[in-house]
Amino acid sequence: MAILQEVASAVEKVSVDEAYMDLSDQFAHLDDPDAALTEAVPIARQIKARIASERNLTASIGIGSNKFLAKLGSDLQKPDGLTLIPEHSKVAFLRPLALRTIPGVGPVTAKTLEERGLLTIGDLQDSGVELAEIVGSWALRLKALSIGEDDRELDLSDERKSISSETTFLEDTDDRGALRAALRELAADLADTLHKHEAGARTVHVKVRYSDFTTVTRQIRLEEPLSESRDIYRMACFLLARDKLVRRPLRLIGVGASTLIPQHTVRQLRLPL
DNA sequence: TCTGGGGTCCTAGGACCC
DNA sequence: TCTGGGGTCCTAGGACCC
Repeated sequence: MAILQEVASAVEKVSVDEAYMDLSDQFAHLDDPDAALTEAVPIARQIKARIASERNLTASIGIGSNKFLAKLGSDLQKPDGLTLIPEHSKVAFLRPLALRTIPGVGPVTAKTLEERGLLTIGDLQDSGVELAEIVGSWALRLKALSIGEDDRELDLSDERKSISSETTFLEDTDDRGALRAALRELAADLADTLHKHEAGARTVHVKVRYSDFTTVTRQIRLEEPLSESRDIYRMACFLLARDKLVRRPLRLIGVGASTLIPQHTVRQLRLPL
């Protein structure tokens, strides 16, 4: 990420190992979009070389006129790839690709689309099918993606919306002592992250998973934000007890926090008693 | 393909308000 | 007291991503 920051001012960090860079202002003088994309190739090579020499890692880069095409390109030749998707031929380029290659189309959506006879991005381009019935509010955007259009801006904000911590047991358990101990640890972990982000949580949630993999969550919205480990632990216990979630052995237990409120207060210290 | 851990976004229903 | 229309907030679950 540090290397990327040196190359472009606009870097959107998507995850620990993925980011978007907007280089368009460096090529604003070119009126042919494909000329601009081509100019970006040496920069991409340079980034890959620096990551290789300074970090000893490979990286895959996609170059395109928008986030969707760039992401697609980066996925195409995975380890150590560099793929440019030309602007003038993007529609034809996309045609043969499977729908699953579109970020956001997962197993479920792919299956529903397949049942309507849609297998490739080309099928989507040609289709007159009422997409809204399948993908709801995403229909218009999906149709646009199929012809390589995507007007999303880079999201430069780095605000966390939720924080959570969970653990899977070696063996399913309903032992109250063991569960309490696990929960206390998770709550401490959560409080730690909360303090790092200087945030308090107005929503606390618990998550449990049973032997058959069914997963249940319960959450509660508070008037005042919480940030201390003990308070989070207590709320989690309350939720578990209120809805009697531990009547069967658990395979997983977790706690989480959302509706994060900035809190620049100093952590409350405990008196050594 | 299933499983782990950490996230985001969307949907749908219910409570509540004017 | 019941019914209309519009809106917000909260909750639970699901799809998806890395």
